[in-house]
Amino acid sequence: MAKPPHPDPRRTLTLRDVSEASGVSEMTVSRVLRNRGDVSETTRERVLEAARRLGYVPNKIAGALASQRVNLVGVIIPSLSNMVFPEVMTGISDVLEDTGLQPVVGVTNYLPEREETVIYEMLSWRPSGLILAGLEHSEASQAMLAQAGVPVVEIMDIDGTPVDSAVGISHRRAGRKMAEAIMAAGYRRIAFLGTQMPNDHRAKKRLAGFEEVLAREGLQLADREFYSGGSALLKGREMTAAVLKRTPDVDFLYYSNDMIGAGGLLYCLDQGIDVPGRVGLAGFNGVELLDGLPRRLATMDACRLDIGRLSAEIVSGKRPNGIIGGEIIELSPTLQPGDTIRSA
Amino acid sequence: MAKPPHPDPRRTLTLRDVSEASGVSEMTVSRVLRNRGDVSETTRERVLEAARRLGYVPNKIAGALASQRVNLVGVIIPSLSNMVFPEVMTGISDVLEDTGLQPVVGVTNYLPEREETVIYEMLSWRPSGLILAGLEHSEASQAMLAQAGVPVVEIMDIDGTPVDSAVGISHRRAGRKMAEAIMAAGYRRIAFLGTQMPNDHRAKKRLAGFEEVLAREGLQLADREFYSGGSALLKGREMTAAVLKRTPDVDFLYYSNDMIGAGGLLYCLDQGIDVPGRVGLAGFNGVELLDGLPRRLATMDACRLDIGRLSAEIVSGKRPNGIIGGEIIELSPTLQPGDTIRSA
DNA sequence: TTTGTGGCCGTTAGCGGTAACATAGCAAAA
DNA sequence: TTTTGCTATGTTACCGCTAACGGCCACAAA
Repeated sequence: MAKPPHPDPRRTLTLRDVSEASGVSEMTVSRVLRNRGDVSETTRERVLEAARRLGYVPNKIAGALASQRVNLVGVIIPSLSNMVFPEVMTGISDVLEDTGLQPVVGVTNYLPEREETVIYEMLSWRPSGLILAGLEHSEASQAMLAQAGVPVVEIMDIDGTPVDSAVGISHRRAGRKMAEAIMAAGYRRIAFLGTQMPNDHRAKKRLAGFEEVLAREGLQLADREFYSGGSALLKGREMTAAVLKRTPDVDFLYYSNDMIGAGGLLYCLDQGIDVPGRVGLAGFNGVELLDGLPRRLATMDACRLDIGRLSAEIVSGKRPNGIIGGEIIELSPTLQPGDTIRSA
Repeated sequence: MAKPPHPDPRRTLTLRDVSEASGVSEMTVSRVLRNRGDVSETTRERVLEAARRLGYVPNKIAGALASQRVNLVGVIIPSLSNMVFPEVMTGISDVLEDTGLQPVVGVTNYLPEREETVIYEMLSWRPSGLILAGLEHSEASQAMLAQAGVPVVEIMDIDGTPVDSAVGISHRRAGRKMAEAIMAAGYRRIAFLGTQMPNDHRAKKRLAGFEEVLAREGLQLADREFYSGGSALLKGREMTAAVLKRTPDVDFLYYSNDMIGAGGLLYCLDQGIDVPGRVGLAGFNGVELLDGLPRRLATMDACRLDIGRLSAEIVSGKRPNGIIGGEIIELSPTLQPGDTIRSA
């Protein structure tokens, strides 16, 4: 542990230190450091030099308190390991980059109580906006969001009533769309494989939409299988094996996400099962992982990048039209038929 | 947009509001809300009730400024989409959970300048600690870290000199270890496939260690191939195809990460290439994805969970021994031979 | 009665910045 | 010369909360 290379080892620096070192008032230093107000070129130089020399780092806590402005946007998502949220984050960061706003993420692990505390924590930092996944929140959460006094954007899903704004797709409709494609291709004995989903409302909605269409044709799911935890790819294999064993006459496997779908696909190929002849397969999400698989899994793109971008535009007040809040943007997921649905 | 369900729609609430609503001083409210100091049970109840009723959310900005304590830990990583950092984050969160500390992540995209500004931003919030990936930082970054006055833990890598503490593995040694296993299995015409790595120092170190061992045996890499961007799985396929075509006599493919390794594995299996007889394969990281592949790719676990945990223990002052700083913890990655290295 | 003693609660003085306003200095306009 | 109008800088009053300390009261011990 080398000792700090600068003078005054202990106490952390304040504006006053810079002000004394450069012979001007704290206010002038503040102005220089924020590029605000008029400062002569010579004093500006002098102040910057002093700040650099001392290694001064402004205290945003104090700044935020004084100015009543916090350049933070809270982003609350269920999980990071999901592969879906990193892309949303990318969209958000892209847009926020040149607004001076900074995303701060919180993770809920799909737990409503956890979400509640994360929202509380976030709001206690008085961010300039909040982006959070899903439309389903505890009553207390809803109340906090409504009170927040800043833009709140609920993302991913639009089947429901947002507190303020919403950007997403209709998962119900996505489920329907996929079912229609599958039916059109002539499959009839269809199984669903997905996560145990007490709190994955979006997966639930997709399944509901999916079953709706089946019902219209007088059909119902031939089988269903759920999992939780573990390697999704492996689970996909195992579940697929289980379903094919239990219900040998299924001719289609609809997965609630691409990862388990990919596992199922690998399993079928391993087993020499004719895909999409003997069984068809489809997933959901459009993860780029699929590009590397031996065959392209049918899937549906969830518009994650756009969702990120648009939500960031809303919280940062960048929406072209001057809408202030309460905007609801529905994106349309596109079906990517891949090679695992036979052409009708 | 429903109107807020609570009174006083505009102005955001302060301690004063709660204090007036409950007929005690702001200080007492503060004490109740923080569970600090003595307050009678009856006033405690009364205050809590008022706070709940009003929907009061404390202002941590003000609290932090007044108390000079910020319950935030900055975590600075190169990328989220990596599959490796989510697991580190999990380890960190696990430990921080019951310390009152909260992680705040910043992403650098492997750009040193970006890292510099992220560090600056982080420090301007005066966090109680900083965890950041890697030992290589710009000079300005190093200076800021040294000045920070809070615990700084550099993670993932220990081949170098940390500013303060470090937790990680020796990537150089990991590369050596893998090379030794490969040599021991009798492979001799070895190719390396990895990311273009101007700033991935760890991959670079692994490769250096790897080549060191080859050199000891009078060997050198038979071929090498680099990529950047795109679907790692797909790139793995493409690169593998390219290498096998260009250098048909290679008998081993060493990948810089598991994702491209998995792509390579899938490609070889597709092509009916005998693995591990004709060519052996190995990756790095131990991602759980591998569990679902048709064959288990040889890899080396990077101890990500432990790295996360230990770094969090250090910043939170939870290390069992009372070491204050400057601790360096080297973890030992374990080789997982899988099914893609023939047994010697 | 006096003197602790401890529980409960209020007062005061900041924390480190910034908004808003005041002011000094000086050149151009009257 | 005086007035006006800038520009560059300083002053003051907070922002919302908490540390530190002080006061008051009831009750026990001396």
